[in-house]
Amino acid sequence: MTNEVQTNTHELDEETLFVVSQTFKALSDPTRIRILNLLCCKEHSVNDIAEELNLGQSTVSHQLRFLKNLRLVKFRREGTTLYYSSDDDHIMNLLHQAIDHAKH
Amino acid sequence: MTNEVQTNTHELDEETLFVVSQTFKALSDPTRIRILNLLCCKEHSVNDIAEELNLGQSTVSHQLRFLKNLRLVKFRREGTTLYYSSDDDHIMNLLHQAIDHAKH
DNA sequence: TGTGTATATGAATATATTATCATATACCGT
DNA sequence: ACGGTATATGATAATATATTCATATACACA
Repeated sequence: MTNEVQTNTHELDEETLFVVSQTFKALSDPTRIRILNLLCCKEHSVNDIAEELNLGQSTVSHQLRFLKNLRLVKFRREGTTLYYSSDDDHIMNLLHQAIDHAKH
Repeated sequence: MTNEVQTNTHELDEETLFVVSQTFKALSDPTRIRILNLLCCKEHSVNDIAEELNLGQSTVSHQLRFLKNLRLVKFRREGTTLYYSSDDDHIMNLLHQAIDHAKH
């Protein structure tokens, strides 16, 4: 309560606002939702993901980078293959809540 | 299991995918997050929101329309003034989970 | 070292989103 | 009906986003 600029006590600080919006942005794209939904239970290689979801390899790689930057997924290497899996149970939980909610 | 085109049983159907992505899109913008966070506890008029959050009247009105289309907010009229309030406890709950999560 | 396979990256394009400005509409009191 | 206030709307411009294509990198194995 010392250096506050805001009038409104209930206001969110800049950083929280940024993190929250970024997190939801990650979940706001159909392609990313499909990828996360696939990775939720089981790890998959990049090519696996592309084939299972009918997406280009490049598209998948770009989106995985996005998700990795937000630490929503992680990967392990095995030879030339990278196996991706989900890495944030809490956000994965939010996603599934929303999916259940959407299915009425 | 009758008319399925998909190979992958775990895949989400088009409509669910659309609803979920739209819902998260609503929560992916800092301005909308601030508005929803403000409306969570108490109803506010459009001008109230604009003043409290330091936003243009037009900006607030546009975003409220967006949120209203998704039924995340509702309003009641009193003379020329419209009082908006949140209208989806479940999604509001998701938002606050994410906010708590973001604050570590 | 050279070839093949898996993945990442950069550029370009198409599309979507956001805020702003100007203006329209809706309601109220006189 | 008129003036004033609250809100909505439409057009525009700036920015962000997603996909695609071409190419680069990384690793394995002969």
